[in-house]
Amino acid sequence: MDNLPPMKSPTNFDRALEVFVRTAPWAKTLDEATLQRVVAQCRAKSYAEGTLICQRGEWVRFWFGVMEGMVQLSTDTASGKTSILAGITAGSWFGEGSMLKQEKRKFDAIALRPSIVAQMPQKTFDELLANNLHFNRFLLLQLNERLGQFIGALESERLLDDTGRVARALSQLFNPVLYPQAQPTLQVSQNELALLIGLSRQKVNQVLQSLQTMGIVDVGYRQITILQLAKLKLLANRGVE
DNA sequence: ACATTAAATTCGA
DNA sequence: TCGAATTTAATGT
Repeated sequence: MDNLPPMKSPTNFDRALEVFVRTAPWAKTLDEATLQRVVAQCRAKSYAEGTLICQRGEWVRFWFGVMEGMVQLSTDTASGKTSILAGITAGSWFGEGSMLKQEKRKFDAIALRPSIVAQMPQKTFDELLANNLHFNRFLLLQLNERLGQFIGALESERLLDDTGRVARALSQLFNPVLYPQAQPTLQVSQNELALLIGLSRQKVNQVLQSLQTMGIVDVGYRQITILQLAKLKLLANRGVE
């Protein structure tokens, strides 16, 4: 315990939350009064690496936005293996499925990195849903993109070789709708990527090496930089579409 | 599975 | 508080 990273003063923390909410992609057409109310009702929490943000089976009353860091949505099998279903990077929101259906969470959400996560209460979420057209459009678009990604993952498992599967997983993290703030450098270990894709770490390493030789990515310690996203997407789509 | 290398932590001044 | 020594974690084959 705890030498927490130098705690930001509450004011800075709140300030960051306010900026994050105001610049969120779903907030574009909210009037000032509504914005202020939404900001007041949201909270930001920080999580140490590896800690649980919410657990499968839990009733969750919040919609989550990743302000900093990275979150994995995953399930653990009885035999103790984890499968990462999605990696959520800074700038994107998750958990709308459980909000809309009023159901228990289907997955664990775990901080993959030290993270700061914004929480919007169910009540606020419902109000926006009832009153704001742009908010509805945003959710519809986001759900559609996620559906596309999961179908894509299924396709790639059946139709693509290992290179294609790695390429797909990487380029998915650059989906402009789901990851509006994506940076070219991802802070992800090869092991984490392997869990996300469902390949062995060794295989992922081999593929990354070859992608690096092709000049498509740059591989570093615990990080991957995408140099040619267009080529990556080309590899990700071979055999599909 | 094993060897190498990067990063994090401990320890002694 | 600095840096060398040790341990732990990630990468490469």
